[in-house]
Amino acid sequence: VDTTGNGRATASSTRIQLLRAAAMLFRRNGYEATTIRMLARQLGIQSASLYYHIGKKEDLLYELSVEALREIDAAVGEAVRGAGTAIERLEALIHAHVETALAYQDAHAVMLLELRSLSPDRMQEVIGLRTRYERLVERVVAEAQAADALRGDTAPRLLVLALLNLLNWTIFWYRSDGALSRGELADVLTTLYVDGAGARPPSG
Amino acid sequence: VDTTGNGRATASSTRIQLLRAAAMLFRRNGYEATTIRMLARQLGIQSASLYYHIGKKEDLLYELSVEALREIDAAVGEAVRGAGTAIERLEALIHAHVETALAYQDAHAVMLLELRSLSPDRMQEVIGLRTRYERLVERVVAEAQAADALRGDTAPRLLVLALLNLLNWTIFWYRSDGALSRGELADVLTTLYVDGAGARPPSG
DNA sequence: GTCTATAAAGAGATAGAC
DNA sequence: GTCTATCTCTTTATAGAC
Repeated sequence: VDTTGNGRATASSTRIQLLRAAAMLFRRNGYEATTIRMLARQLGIQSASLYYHIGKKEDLLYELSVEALREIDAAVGEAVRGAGTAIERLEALIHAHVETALAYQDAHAVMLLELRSLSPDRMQEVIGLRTRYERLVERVVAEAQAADALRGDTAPRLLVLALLNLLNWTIFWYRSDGALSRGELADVLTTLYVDGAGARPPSG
Repeated sequence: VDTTGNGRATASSTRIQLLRAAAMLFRRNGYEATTIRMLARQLGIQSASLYYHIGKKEDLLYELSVEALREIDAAVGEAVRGAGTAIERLEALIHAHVETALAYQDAHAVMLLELRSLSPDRMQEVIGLRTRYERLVERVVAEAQAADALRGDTAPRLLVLALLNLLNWTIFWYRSDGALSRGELADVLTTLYVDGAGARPPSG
């Protein structure tokens, strides 16, 4: 962050560019295979110039991951608070999760996949943020189960794991330039999670 | 492979050890962050000695990935051929997929996550094997849909993507020393995929 | 089949000028 | 805020002895 004339802390433009470039390159090549020189080239500057903006390469991975988790936690938390019944809260969660994770797909993919390249301290911190987010998911699932909106014959932990399976793997294949919008995908995943892929037996 | 006295090609013991160690280390640290020296240390030899067994580091990633895909394709193909109705074939697919992917979890995780570190030619070949496997999944899903066992209001492509989401993300969190056996997990995922997580409305 | 020794290249990061 | 120049370390891989 940078202090501007108005006294409020703001992220400098180069730093924002840098985080965006890092997200893209870390996702495309992996964190380890992305060099400082690639990052500099992406910004059109020399590699040494990067070190005016960051302390070390790992800082980018760390800040990226923290920001991605703060984003999804805030977006999903807000969506859930705004919804009425237990099942509506679950649907709001799925929508907000899909929308946020795919709107910032590079950062979310990197956060989920490159965590192991962080220093032990920072890794623990990021894991903590992830755990915090997963507890939010757990609460919504447990409440839906308590309200008889989700099946009672399956452990809540398993319902959560299956939901996160369904949501998280999407970052591997979703293309924002494809035919499916994020909202449409969220609809499909919601239906399949709640009602299943099986044909409904005729109710007559 | 190595030629023994009986004239048949067999994999040498060191090579098998090497592939196992590579799967574990590549999964734990990532391919790029795993050094030849770590691999050698794991086998109790010097790093230069590894080059008697392999041409280069990337060979290990390549062979690991091809073997993992051959395994799951064979196991799932056989399971599907042995099952009767369309829905039973789908259930057999899920079981065989979960059992195989988690029995050789390191190799499967590495194959799915470290693909980008392969040379372009080899990457294309591995992608080809993955596509081949996914087509098998697509056939089973499409047949179940045609037999009215899976819902007709959702594009088969989406039913496949959701199924692979549900199955593949499991490699991130499954622990073989945990309370849940592979078979039990497969049962849960089958039920949740077909019937959904929603509570069944009372049929009375 | 494994060793010691080392070549060759590339990595992250710093110093100091402008 | 960016540059040129460079240090230092680690990496993959090879050569040749045993």
